[in-house]
This record gives sequence, structure tokens and C-alpha cells, in this order.
Amino acid sequence: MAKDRKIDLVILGLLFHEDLTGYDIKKRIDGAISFFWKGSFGSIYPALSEMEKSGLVKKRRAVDSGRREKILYHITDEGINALKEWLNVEQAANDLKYETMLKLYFGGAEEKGIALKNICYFEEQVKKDLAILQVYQKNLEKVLDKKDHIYYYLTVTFGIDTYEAYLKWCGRAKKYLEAC
Amino acid sequence: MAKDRKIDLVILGLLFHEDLTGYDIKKRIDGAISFFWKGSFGSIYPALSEMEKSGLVKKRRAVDSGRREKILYHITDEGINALKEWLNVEQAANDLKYETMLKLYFGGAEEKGIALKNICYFEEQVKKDLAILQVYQKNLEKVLDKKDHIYYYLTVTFGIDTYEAYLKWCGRAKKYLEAC
DNA sequence: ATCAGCATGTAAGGCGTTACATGATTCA
DNA sequence: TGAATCATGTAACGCCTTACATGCTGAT
Repeated sequence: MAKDRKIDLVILGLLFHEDLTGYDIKKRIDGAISFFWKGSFGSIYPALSEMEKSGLVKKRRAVDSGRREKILYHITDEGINALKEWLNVEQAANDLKYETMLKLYFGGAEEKGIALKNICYFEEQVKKDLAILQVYQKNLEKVLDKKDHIYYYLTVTFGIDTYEAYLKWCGRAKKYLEAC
Repeated sequence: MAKDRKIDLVILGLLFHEDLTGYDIKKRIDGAISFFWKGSFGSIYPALSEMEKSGLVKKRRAVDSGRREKILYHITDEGINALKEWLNVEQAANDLKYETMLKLYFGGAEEKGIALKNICYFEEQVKKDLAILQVYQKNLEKVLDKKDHIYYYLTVTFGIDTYEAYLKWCGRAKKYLEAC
């Protein structure tokens, strides 16, 4: 497996539960996962091809008579081992890029009003995303007894907790800036 | 300026206050900025060269008689305009990659204890980083009256607030997992 | 009939990291 | 004397995004 290509692990993690097409994988990533990891078709399809060559996944052609060709991928034992190995490694890269904070840090190059505006833009985006996460949370609360849903739930609460902290900070930051 | 290369703006933001060498810029980024943006020599030096060609910065050779050659860069009016333009654009990419959350999301592929361990690793890292941020905060509180320090201070409190939210979440997540 | 969604892929190119190469200075 | 820090840069390489190319299906 490619050394630093985390998309491989995302794919293996998703395939651990069920066989999926590349398109399905993209849809899953665009759901709750997108709050802490992203992926595009341009990275998913090549990754699937390479992982098939190295034996981590295998193809299962579902012809669905009449439908367009659709390739279901299935995780192999080797793939499961790779997934488990990764879970057992301590190292985890949490790589955060906040362009909003960059703009705020350099806010002194413009008037105070510009910095305030940028905080407001951020606040609006966070509110929208938080609303989405809260819907995920409600849906997950109904099925918490099911295997694995506890893990999905915890990542969603992580998002909610941090987004709520963002909003509190926005309120304080705006007051602080306005007052000075 | 390169369309999506944010390192250019980091450099311009830093040069807005004072002339710096590439080495200095790297040190600044490795300080408080590193909590929301990162940069390596391999990106800084080429960016400086290109920005000099396009007129955003210019060289000021400081020979310091006897010392090794040291290139001080100075921001131009064009550079200041580019910086201000960026600050005035609403769009800000806040791109977060939490490998820890990825591992937690797929935690069901291993025993519960592995997920707990991964939360603990995360917790330890966050505690260390939080301690560093608190030192920055204390130092900044002494000089809040100085121009621009308010902006540095706000980004540091942003980090502290989110890291504290992480820690609270870690406590709850561990209890939640242990209980089920 | 047309548009959104399903479905797979390639190509170009940008961004960025790591490692390497070089050498001076300063401090223990 | 040796290690750490100062200081600049290049090379190789990998990852990823965006845009493009293609075509079917199902709903309005």
C-alpha cells in the first residue's frame, strides 16, 4: 500500500462493512466523514486500481442486467490486516489548515472591520455545518445499539463539540475586537 | 501570485511587519502559526524566489561583514496590495484532516480497547499542545496594548478553546466507550 | 425531452514534503 | 572538537484536485 496515502485506509474501512463501488465510496466520504476527511473521484478510482493490484481488495462485477457496468469492490483478508495494522499504530496525523485564522493573525494589515467580517463569515459557515452534524446526531441516536454506530456517533459528537466551541469563540472574539 | 498557494500570503503577512530571511519566516511559522498553518523550507524558498520575480517582495542583502550571505526580504507596495486583497475576500478554506477521527470512525474493525488507546494518544498530544498555547497566551497578555497583538491573541485563544473542547470530548468519549 | 443522478475513469498540473547538499558560526 | 543553530537552496517524488470525457437511467 502507498505509504502516506490515507485514502487507502478510508476505502478499506468502508469496505470492511460492505462491498461498494467507487461511486458509493465517494458518497460515503461526502457524508459524515467529510467533516474530518475528504476525497475526490480522482483519488478514489486510482487508489482502487492500485489496491486491487496489490491484493487489498478484489473486484466483484455486478451486471444488474441492462444497467451500465458497475464494479463492486470487496475487501480481502490482506486488506483487513492492513486496516487493523493501521488502527494499531499510535501515530495519527491531525493536520489542520484554518485559512480563517491565518487571515485573523494578519488582520493588522487592514482595518478592524475586515477582521470582524471574516469572523462573521466563519461563524455563518460553522452554524450551517453544525446544523448538518446535529441531524446526523439525531439519526444516529435512534440506532446506537447497532454495532459500530457508537463509533460514528462519537466522531459526530466530536464535530459538534468543536463547532460549538468555535461559535463561543466567535462571540467572544467579536466583542473583544469591537471593544478595542 | 500562484493561485492557490497560501504560503505566499503567510510570507506577505509576516513581511508586512518587518524584513525577514527565509529562515526567519520558517521560524515564525513554526511558532504560534503552526497551530493553524504549516510550511517547510522546500515551500518557502521557492515561493520567495517566485514572489520576487513577480514583484511582491524584493531582496535586501545584509552582508554583516564576515557572516554567511543572508537575504532579507522586504514587502513591496504590490505585495501589500495582494495581502489586503486576500484579507478582503470572503472565501477561506478551513481544511481539517483528523486521522484520529478516521481511526475512531473505523474503530469497529478492531477491539474496543484499540479505539480507547487511540483516544488516549490524541488526548496526550492535545494536552502537550495546549500547554504550549497557554504559554503563548500568557506572554501575549503582557503586551496586548501593542498594535496587532490583539490578533495574535485571538488566534491563540481560538486554539485554546478548541483544544479544551477536545479534552472534554476525550473524557466523555472514553466513558461512553468503556460503558458499552 | 431534458436534467439530475449514477457510474467509471484519465490528464494536467499544482502543492508540498522529505531528503539531500553545503557551509558558517557559536557554545559547551 | 563536536553539536546545534544559522542559512540557502535543489531534487525527487507523492498526493490530490480540477476538469474533462463518456454514457446510461429515471423522473418530471
